[in-house]
Amino acid sequence: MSNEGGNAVANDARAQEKASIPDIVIGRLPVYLRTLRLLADDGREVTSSQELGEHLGISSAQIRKDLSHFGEFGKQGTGYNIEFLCRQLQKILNVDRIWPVILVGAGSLGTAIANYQEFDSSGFRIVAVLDEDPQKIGKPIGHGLRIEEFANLGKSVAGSGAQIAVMAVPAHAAQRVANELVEAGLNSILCYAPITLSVPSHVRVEYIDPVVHFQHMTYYLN
Amino acid sequence: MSNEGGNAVANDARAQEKASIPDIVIGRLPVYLRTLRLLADDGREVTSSQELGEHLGISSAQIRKDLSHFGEFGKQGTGYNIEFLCRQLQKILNVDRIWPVILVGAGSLGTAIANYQEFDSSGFRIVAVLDEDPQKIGKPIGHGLRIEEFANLGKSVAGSGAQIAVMAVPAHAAQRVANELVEAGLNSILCYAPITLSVPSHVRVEYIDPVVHFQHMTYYLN
DNA sequence: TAAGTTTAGTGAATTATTTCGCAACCGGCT
DNA sequence: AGCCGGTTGCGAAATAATTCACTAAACTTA
Ligand SMILES: NC(=O)c1ccc[n+]([C@@H]2O[C@H](COP(=O)([O-])OP(=O)(O)OC[C@H]3O[C@@H](n4cnc5c(N)ncnc54)[C@H](O)[C@@H]3O)[C@@H](O)[C@H]2O)c1
Ligand SMILES: NC(=O)c1ccc[n+]([C@@H]2O[C@H](COP(=O)([O-])OP(=O)(O)OC[C@H]3O[C@@H](n4cnc5c(N)ncnc54)[C@H](O)[C@@H]3O)[C@@H](O)[C@H]2O)c1
Repeated sequence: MSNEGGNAVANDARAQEKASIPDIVIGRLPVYLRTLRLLADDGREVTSSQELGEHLGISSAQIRKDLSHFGEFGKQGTGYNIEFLCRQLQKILNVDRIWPVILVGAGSLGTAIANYQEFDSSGFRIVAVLDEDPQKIGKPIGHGLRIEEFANLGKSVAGSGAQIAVMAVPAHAAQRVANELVEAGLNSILCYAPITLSVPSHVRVEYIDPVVHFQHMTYYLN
Repeated sequence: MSNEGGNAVANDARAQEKASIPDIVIGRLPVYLRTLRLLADDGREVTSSQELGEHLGISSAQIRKDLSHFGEFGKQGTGYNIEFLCRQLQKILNVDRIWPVILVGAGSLGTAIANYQEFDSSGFRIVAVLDEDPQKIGKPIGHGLRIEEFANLGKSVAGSGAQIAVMAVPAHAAQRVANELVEAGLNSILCYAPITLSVPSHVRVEYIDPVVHFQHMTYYLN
């Protein structure tokens, strides 16, 4: 159908299907969004499922099918308006707002994360950096933050309304820290420690472990 | 699916089916391995698909089915010998050896990566850290390394036999760097830049982008 | 205007992945 | 030895995900 007008009803209806949209589809949307942003930065105004697919190494049909879960965002014969599709994806992913994030662990990796510009420009604002090392408490980190003691967790969560935490603590401390994060009311954890966490089912955990990627790669090598 | 033919000639026959084992299965093996290692560190000697599955939040059937692609590693009524299964998985994943790795980008993240102990203890040895910033060349980084100029890439690859690179460079430089890595003969790239790279089909790229994870999470939040 | 080209959206077909269910087996116990 | 609880490996069934293939629409060109 059309772009800017006329699909509000379709969207609402589809929004209710939220629970039934495959998680694997959701997982691709951020990648689409990232790619669209790059195209927009390049000054491009429209793109097609085919062009996107070539960029990403996936089929155009998959992109169209994925998007079709949420509404009709393109125009036959033309493709997708990039700005419009970005906005729609942001709305779908709930990234049309600022999300406060708590960072735990101010070591080597934690410092890199705290400095990482891209979080802020994607709407993820690190509002507190917590560590348990007394030597580090009070030291400045990131952009205008200071390392706080981990015991401040409750106050930081309450004060910011954060639901999301990033864990950059050693593996041996990770489960304990996760327990406290859950206790403090957080429901989404991005874990850099090479360990699988045990959390209640209302808490979502995602993992980043470069060794897993390496080992996946070496399977195909000799 | 994968198992054509009978299963009489177990291991050798299965090894040849390598190309046909689903990539998604391969992707889980490192996680199994990581978990088994933790159990081993705990002093445990045997485990079962059920226990592993509970740890990882997946079904025991999936674990058994995944492993069955490669051979028979367990014992009915008992389960799996942890040390034995670790060794088998290491062999399958080709991590029963040392893999030299080239790191490109000695910024905030690159420094954290260079310091990261886990790589070495998993058999991934960073043999060179390259950067293009003249100010950084020659500075020590990681354990006994010095930052080298990016132009040294060819020499580093040749000297180490590295096939794997980690990219921790800004997004705007990433495609250019990737081209050079491919040119230099590398065939596996772990990319931290938030961008999808275009590479020849013989090169495997995996991506780590925390923003993608955050955005995946926020879909489920309000 | 009309013909030709491009592309979205989508039901149907295909392919991939996960789960089920059970025979075979192991080890311990009586 | 024979039984029993526990567990694997795996074919078959059930689900899930992707791709195909086609219709309708929108633009382009003459
Ligand atoms: N450095 C990397 O490149 C890298 C890459 C991937 C994953 N990781 C993982 O990320 C985690 C952090 O790595 P790192 O290199 O920054 O380690 P690090 O030792 O430099 O930093 C860990 C920090 O966590 C703090 N900490 C420890 N226990 C804590 C607790 N209970 N509560 C709060 N803070 C606590 C320590 O004081 C320290 O500041 C590790 O699990 C590591 O495996 C690191
Ligand atoms: N810091 C983080 O936590 C984090 C997390 C995830 C992803 N990333 C991504 O990782 C990358 C690096 O992040 P960072 O925070 O370390 O940035 P940074 O700016 O601190 O470091 C980038 C380094 O790359 C070097 N570089 C630039 N162009 C180069 C080239 N052509 N060849 C060789 N070296 C070159 C720079 O000199 C610099 O040392 C970025 O793409 C970033 O988006 C960072």
